[in-house]
Amino acid sequence: MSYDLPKAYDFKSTEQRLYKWWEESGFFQPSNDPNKPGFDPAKKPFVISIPPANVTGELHLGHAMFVAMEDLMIRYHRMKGESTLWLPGTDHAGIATQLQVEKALAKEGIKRDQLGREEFVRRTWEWKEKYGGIITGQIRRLGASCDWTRERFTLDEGLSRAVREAFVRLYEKGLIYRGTRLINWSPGLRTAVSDLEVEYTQESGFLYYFKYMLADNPDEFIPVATTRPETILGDTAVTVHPEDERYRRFIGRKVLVPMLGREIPVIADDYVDREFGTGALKITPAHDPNDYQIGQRYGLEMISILDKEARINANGSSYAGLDRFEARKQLWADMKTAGLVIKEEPYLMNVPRSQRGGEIVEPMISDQWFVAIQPLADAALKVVRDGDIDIVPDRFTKVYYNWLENIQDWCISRQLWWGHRIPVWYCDECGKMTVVREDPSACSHCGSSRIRQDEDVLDTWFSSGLWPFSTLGWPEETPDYKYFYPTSVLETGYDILFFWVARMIMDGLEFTGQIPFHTVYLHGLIRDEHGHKMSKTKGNVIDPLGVMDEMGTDALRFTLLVGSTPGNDTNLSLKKVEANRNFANKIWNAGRFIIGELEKAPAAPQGEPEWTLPDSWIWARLQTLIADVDRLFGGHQYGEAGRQIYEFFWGEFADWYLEIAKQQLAEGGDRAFYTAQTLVRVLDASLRLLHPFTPYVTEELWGHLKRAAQARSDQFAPKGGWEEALIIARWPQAQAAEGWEEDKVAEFTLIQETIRAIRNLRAEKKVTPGKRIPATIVCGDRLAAFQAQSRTLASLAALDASQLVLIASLPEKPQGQASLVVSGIEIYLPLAGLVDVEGERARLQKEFEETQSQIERLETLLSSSFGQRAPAAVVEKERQKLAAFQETASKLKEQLANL
RNA sequence: GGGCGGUUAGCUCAGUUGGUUAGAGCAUUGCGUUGACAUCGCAAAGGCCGUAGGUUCGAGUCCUAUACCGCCCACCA
Repeated sequence: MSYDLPKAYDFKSTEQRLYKWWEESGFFQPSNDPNKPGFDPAKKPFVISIPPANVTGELHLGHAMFVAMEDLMIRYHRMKGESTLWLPGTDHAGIATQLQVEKALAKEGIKRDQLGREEFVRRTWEWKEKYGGIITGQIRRLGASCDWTRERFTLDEGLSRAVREAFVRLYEKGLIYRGTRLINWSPGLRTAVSDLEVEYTQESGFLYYFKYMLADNPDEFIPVATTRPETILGDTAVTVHPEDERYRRFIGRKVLVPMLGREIPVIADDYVDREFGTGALKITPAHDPNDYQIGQRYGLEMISILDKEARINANGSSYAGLDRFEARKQLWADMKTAGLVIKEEPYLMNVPRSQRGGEIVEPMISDQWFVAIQPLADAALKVVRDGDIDIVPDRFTKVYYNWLENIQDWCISRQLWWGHRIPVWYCDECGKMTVVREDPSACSHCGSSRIRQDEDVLDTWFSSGLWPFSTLGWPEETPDYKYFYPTSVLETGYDILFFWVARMIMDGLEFTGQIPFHTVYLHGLIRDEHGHKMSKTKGNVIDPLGVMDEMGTDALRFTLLVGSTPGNDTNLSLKKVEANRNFANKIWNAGRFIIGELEKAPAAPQGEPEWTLPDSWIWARLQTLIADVDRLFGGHQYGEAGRQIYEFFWGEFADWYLEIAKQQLAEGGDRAFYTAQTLVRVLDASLRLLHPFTPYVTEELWGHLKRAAQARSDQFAPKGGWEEALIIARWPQAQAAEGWEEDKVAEFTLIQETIRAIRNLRAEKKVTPGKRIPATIVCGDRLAAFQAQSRTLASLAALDASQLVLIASLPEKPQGQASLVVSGIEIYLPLAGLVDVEGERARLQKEFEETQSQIERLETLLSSSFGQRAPAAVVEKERQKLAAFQETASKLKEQLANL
């Protein structure tokens, strides 16, 4: 059987086929499954819970990033032989999904209120069934080796039970309470949102100055400034600084609310900044967080002036019914007429906007459910402080502390329809609340059946916080929960450290008594190639699906993985993806060549193998690489590991060893066999190392390699034989050093330098490429190594092998030839037409001067205190360099004299 | 206001226990194609490692200050 592999790697015909095969073969499922016979509880598993994607979402680069990163970790641990579980799933994403469905309904001219709650929820489920599979299909395309048999959805029956359990437990502990508080209200969505869901944007507005007339004297007023004049309608005090001479006389008196004529007190508080505005502050406790605090302190009345859609309510008297911005205009105009306006000036202010809808959020007094977060936060702080959870990169630890140390109670109720309904029932009979795990039929206090459930649903993140254990069966002690929990690594973008990660840690500790994972790995955000945030309006969005269509999944994955460092944003450009598509193709073609040679290689010889210098070199380099990759993976430096593998594969294996192997194969016999064997072994190991980065091309090629090798003989099999698939193949292990490695690498490096120097000179002298030229190489005590490699030398430097002279010393230097010195090795090349003696002299002179300056630098260095103070080994290294430069310099001098 | 990150080749970025000639990809320049690969090869050019101090025998790497860019948290009406 002979392989006729296509000339270029064809990812289109590969990816889907391999994914299907992997999945159907059960490779994505843990090798040690607690639900299957032969389960060994002593084996430690490696587990990642996927960050659940929005069920109606579309794949973007953020998904591509976390899938690539997590799949890398999962595949690595799987290949290391660990029982590995990557649990996938989706999030119902309350607000986002409801918005999408409402938008779709709006196209049909339907409003959600017309449908009613039940029908709306039914339609949303329909929507979920229809579109919910899209995102998971797209995640599959990225090669995600998730165990789809364990896929979960946050509104699943099981997860809903976990949510109930969590809510009731917190309630019973007194950590969930219902309260009337100032919260952020999103008028368009008609729901409360948490502090985290509000974003502040700097926008230009006005600072409005006006008069607060004294109630007891129509000629006196306090000047006040505000950015939101409409809130005047809800003012219940004016505050001045107690030591402000300007306003001292007003303290304790009453002022009149403009247009409404309500009398409100003037109070003193040192919260007021005398420098800002007029130094007098109006207080609207019902519509401003700071005013709320002051209001609480002084027991001020709270007057809400807005309804749920941010229209002025009855408290706004004649302004009732007006939209908040309309009211602002109207009221200001009326105040102007009434002579209460002083001035308005342009002002740059921070406007709170809803993260989802983008509309301006209003602080409002409202009845909501809260989690008393302090006890949970304290526990979550402790585990990170104690080092039980490691945050990578480390600097986010501080961010995490800072947030938890200043955390406010979490508003968990949302006035939406799509989500987990709050498990609280109110009794119309006795007025008490029933909070239970199972839907009750009667009030738990008076037994009345006249009960109704709370209308609100829970914040989406309430269920997300339970994700690492709710997905494993909690609150049941299922086999999965017992074996896979706590999970290992939580990998996600740093932008949801607070939203999600912190809450999982709090919830994990609270509900399971354990940390939910021991490591948090945070990746950065993906930006465009100039570091700008991708957005539809800017038109700089890169669609990962398009990129995969064009260049293949491996290219995209490798780019994301290698182009990033933990916690830092990554600028992605298609140029980079293209370069990595080329890399995939490079892998393919190197493999294609090796497979072809493997088929032609002679039979395995008897006796001890004989390795050439290049064989030894590439093998030693491979061992170093394997050790380095393991070290880097251990330190979560996946990008650097990928770069090193890339560099090894392309820069050393393909560029050098493969070229040399062609020579060695041409020699035939044992040499050809051992060369083929080396090629196969290094390729096999490289494919294993690369597999977590570029799973498709490596699996495909490895399959071909395996079949071709099996068709030949077992001599080409890796130690331990060929596994069923690369995805479950053993991770390479570095061989212990045997002592020869350093010398062989140094020897080979010298040959490489010699070849480069000759190539360089040829290019400079414009020798016809490929034209064989004679050469004399004087290599002194290193003669043996050069003799052994003469064919390699001749071939790679395009020398005429029959006229190549290798000699330990030369009594008389050749005349009129181009000459080189490399680490003390002299090279003479009788280049035809080399008449330009002056040019040659100039070149050698320049070379000599450069060498001389290196000598001077090193001499100065060694005679400085470096010579005495630096470690002996470091000094010795520099001494050797100096000796080499001196040798080179003296030989260059001879050559100059010879010209 | 508090905190964090970045500043290295024309562009985009690596460079993790400080070791003395700073790397890659892309772009540029020159040469090259019947035999793994033009999604390629060979070579060239390109860098006071933001600035100023300090520690050290030695600093892109550690410390301090500073400038510019970006981000997060807080949210002075």
